Amino acid sequence: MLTTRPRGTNDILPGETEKWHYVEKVLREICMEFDYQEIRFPIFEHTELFQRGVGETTDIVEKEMYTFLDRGQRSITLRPEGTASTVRAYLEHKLYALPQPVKMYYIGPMFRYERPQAGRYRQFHQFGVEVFGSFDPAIDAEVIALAMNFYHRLGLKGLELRLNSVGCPNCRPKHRETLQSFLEKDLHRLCRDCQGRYERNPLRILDCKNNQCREITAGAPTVLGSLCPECREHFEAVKEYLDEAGIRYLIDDRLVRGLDYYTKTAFEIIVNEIGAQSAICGGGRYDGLVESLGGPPIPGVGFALGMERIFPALESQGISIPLENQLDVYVIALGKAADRKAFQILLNLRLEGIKADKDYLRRSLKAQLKTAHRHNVKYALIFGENELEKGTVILRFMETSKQKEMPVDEALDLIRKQMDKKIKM
RNA sequence: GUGGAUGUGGCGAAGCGGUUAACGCACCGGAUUGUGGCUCCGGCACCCGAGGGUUCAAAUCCCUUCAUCCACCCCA
Repeated sequence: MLTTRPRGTNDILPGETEKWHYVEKVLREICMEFDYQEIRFPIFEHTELFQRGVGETTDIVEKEMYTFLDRGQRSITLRPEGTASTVRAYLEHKLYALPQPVKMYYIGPMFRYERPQAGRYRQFHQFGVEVFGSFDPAIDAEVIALAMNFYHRLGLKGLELRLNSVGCPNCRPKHRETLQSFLEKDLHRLCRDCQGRYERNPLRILDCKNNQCREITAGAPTVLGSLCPECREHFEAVKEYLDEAGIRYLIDDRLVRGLDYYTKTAFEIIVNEIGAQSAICGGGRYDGLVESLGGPPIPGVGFALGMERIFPALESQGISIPLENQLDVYVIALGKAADRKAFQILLNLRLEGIKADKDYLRRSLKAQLKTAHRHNVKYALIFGENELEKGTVILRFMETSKQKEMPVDEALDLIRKQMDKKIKM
């Protein structure tokens, strides 16, 4: 136990963190271009925020939250998603007083108590964006474009954007009723889960994977069919913006997001390479959420995407991430006195921005050269007792196995020049 | 929460009741004096996830437990 990480958590080790950095860099770049600013909110919040914000009937709240009492007997929950916190911060700091819309993004760990599986962990990382204060369908499209743009930049292919509208408090009750009366006669034939959903959230029956349920719901009335004029118009406009932007999508009138707060636009991005978890991004509009958390009636749109699901997708598509952690110089010393000198030179190289390292195990020249080789370094600087006396150093070109003894300054100059050249290329 | 698979050194992987637990990779050291990548040699598991049991004898059989993976549910 002592040396085992908690179930469903992961160590991201050296060699892997570089990949994360790259993906995060791409995300931040895009956000800058799209004019979204980062928000950082707490890892834990008052439990009530998620109960109210995510929805009492959702799986997250019912069975997946990491909830505990702190020493002051307050109920605290590790954040299972980012939207609720973003809304809370927006209200707490009265960001509605700013020019609207307010466009924000976040990136960081989320926590859900679930059985781990391919692409699903108890601590996982999400990047998400939230936009407050605009009803404009164009902002729905912008948010979707941002996500698609990101995946394209990484080089991912075969993405599928699924689009739906789940209506609003005006049209949803009507649809709910027609759906319930459609299902009523077959209620007993539905799977157990769906029988439970019938009252609580009949919309989700449409999303059930059970064969018999699918059969029963085959001709069920769709949400799209009973949208009110306003929702219909909004949906059409979102589609037009996407068409205009050349973003292809698939209408999926069965797409229901698992969280209670969605209205109108709902979307998911799917890629078939990460086991059973094919959704890499999900989001939509939540026009009622801000108000339901005690704020003014301010609309919102956003999405969240799972970082962990990106990497297996990239890998199975043979996309490698460009890494730039290449060491430039390896400094080798033989003997105590030379080692002192080598250490000083090493530090100076680094001050000049040259990536350099040395041996710290007092190993033989042979072993040190081996290490230099392993680092795939271009230059090795070799200091021995002889060179130390003469004030020289051996500059070895690892690729050609050629080397030359010269004054220390001369060798450093040579390396500097080579590095400059590299930067210019 | 349910179901299936798996658990042998850092990694991959043999062994499936009987002396000192193969092998490959990685790692470390060496092959005459201060030199890498190839080759050769050597080193690296008081122990087979943990606990208990059966047996003269278990990594190998049984039970329990834990963990990992995959799937269901649901989601990112």
